[in-house]
Amino acid sequence: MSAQYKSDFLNVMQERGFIHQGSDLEGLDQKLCENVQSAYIGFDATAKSLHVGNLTGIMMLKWFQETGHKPITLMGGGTSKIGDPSFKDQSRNLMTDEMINDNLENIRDNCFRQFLRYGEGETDAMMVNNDDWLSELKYLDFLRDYGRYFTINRMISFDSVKTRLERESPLTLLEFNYMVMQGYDFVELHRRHGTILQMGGSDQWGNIINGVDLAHKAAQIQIFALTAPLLLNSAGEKMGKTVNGAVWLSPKMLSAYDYWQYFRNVEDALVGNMLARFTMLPMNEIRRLESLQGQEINEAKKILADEATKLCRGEDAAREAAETARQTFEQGMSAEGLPTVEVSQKEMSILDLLVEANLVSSKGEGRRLIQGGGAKIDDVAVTDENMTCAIAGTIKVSAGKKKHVLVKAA
RNA sequence: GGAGGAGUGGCAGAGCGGUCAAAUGCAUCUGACUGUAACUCAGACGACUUCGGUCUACGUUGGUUCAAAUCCAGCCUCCUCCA
Repeated sequence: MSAQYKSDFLNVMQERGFIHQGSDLEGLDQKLCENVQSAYIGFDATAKSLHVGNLTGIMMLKWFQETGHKPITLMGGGTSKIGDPSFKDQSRNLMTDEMINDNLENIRDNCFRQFLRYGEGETDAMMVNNDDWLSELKYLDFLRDYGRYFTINRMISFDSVKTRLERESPLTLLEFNYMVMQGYDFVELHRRHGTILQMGGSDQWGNIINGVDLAHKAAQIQIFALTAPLLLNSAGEKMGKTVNGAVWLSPKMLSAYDYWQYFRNVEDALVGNMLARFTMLPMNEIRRLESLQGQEINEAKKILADEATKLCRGEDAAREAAETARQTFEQGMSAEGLPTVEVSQKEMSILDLLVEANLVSSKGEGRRLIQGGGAKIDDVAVTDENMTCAIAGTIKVSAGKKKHVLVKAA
C-alpha cells in the first residue's frame, strides 16, 4: 500500500484499519510531521480494570508513541461522577471518590503500563485525571464561558441522546452534561499540554467533535478528532466477552489463560482485523495469516492469541497460556495451567460444586447443564444430578466444551 | 390546568379474571455437525426443592374475588391531544 499520508502515525492507522472518521486529516498529518505532538483518549474509571473494548484505543496510543509522539491517557475521574449516558437505557450508579481513585490506580498499573511507557521524557506517556480541573469549575463561570457555545438544539440531535429520548428512558441534566464536560476536557488538555488530537471509538465521534467545536469557538484553536471503527462480530454486536464474562486486561481480574482463549475463539472473519489491531506484527505477515483457508486459519488464531497475550500479559504468561490450551484441547488432558478454584468442602454435591466453581449461577442452571450433557468431571460426563463428588487432590470440572477449571478443596 | 393512552421476563412484544412462571422473536446456555470458527439443526432458558411441590415476579400501594398480569381506587413515571 502506497503511503497516503506523510506522517508515520496516520499511515500506520490507515494500514491497520484504525481510521473510521477524522476531522481534517490532512491538517493533522501536517502537524504530526512538524514536531512531537500529544494525543489523548479518555477512559472510564468505573471499574477496576479496562477490558478488550478499550484495547483499540490503547493500541492507537501505543502506535502514537511508537511513531514518536506523546500519548496521554485521560482518566475520567470527574466524569465518572456523572456517568456517560451514551446508548445506555439506565442511569449509572454514582461513585464515590474513594472507589474512583482505587480504580484509577489499578487501571494505571495493570492495564496501561503493559502497553505504554510512562515517564518524564518528551514522548513518554502521561496519565491525567479530569477530576483535577472539573471539580474546581465554578458553575456560573463555566456556564457563562462555555455554556454559551452549546445549544440544546444540537445536543439533542446526537444519537447518544436521541436513543435515550426515543426509548423514553429518563435522561437527567447531570448526564446531559457529560458531553459538555468531555468537550471541555479537550480544551483544557490543549491549554495544559498543547494536546491537539483526541481519538476514540466511532461511538465517541459526537463527543469528540464537540470538543473540537468548543475549542474553535471558545479559544480559536484548531484541534483534531480521529475515531476507529468499532469491532463487531457477525451478528453486528460489540465484541468483548469470553465464555465467562468480560475480557479484562488486568491479570487480577482475568487469567492469562482466559485472555488467550478469548483471542483463540474469535470468528474466522475477524482474524485479520484483530491481528492488525491488537498485535504489532508487520502487515505483510498479517495478510499472509489472514489468507489462510479452512482449518489452517486456526494457526492464525493461535498467533493472534499468542501475540495479543504477550502484549498485555508478557511472554511467559502467553507461553504458559498457549501450552495449557494445547494440552487441554489438543491432547484432552487436564492441564495444570487451567484456572484453579478452591471450594469449601472435601465432599459436596455436584450441583453445589458447579455453583461454587462459578461454572453456573444457580443450581437450577446446573441441573439443566447436567441434563443437557454439558457437565463433566475429569472429562467424564455427569449423568446423575444428585451425585456427590469427593474432591481428593485436584479434579477438572468442565461446563460445556470450553469452560474448564481445576477444583481443589480448601 | 383539561381529555385520553401506556408501564409485562436481559431486550422487543403478546396476554386483559382461573388452563400464566406468562405466546412469539432476539439475546443467552447446552447438545449435534465442525476447525476450540461461521452457518444450520435440537433442547433449555425465575429461584429453591426430599422432584410431590414451595416461594418470588407482570410500575407502586391498597381493595374486590374462592381466584387478579388481567377488575377497582390512590400514587409514581412516560406518551398523545386540547388550554
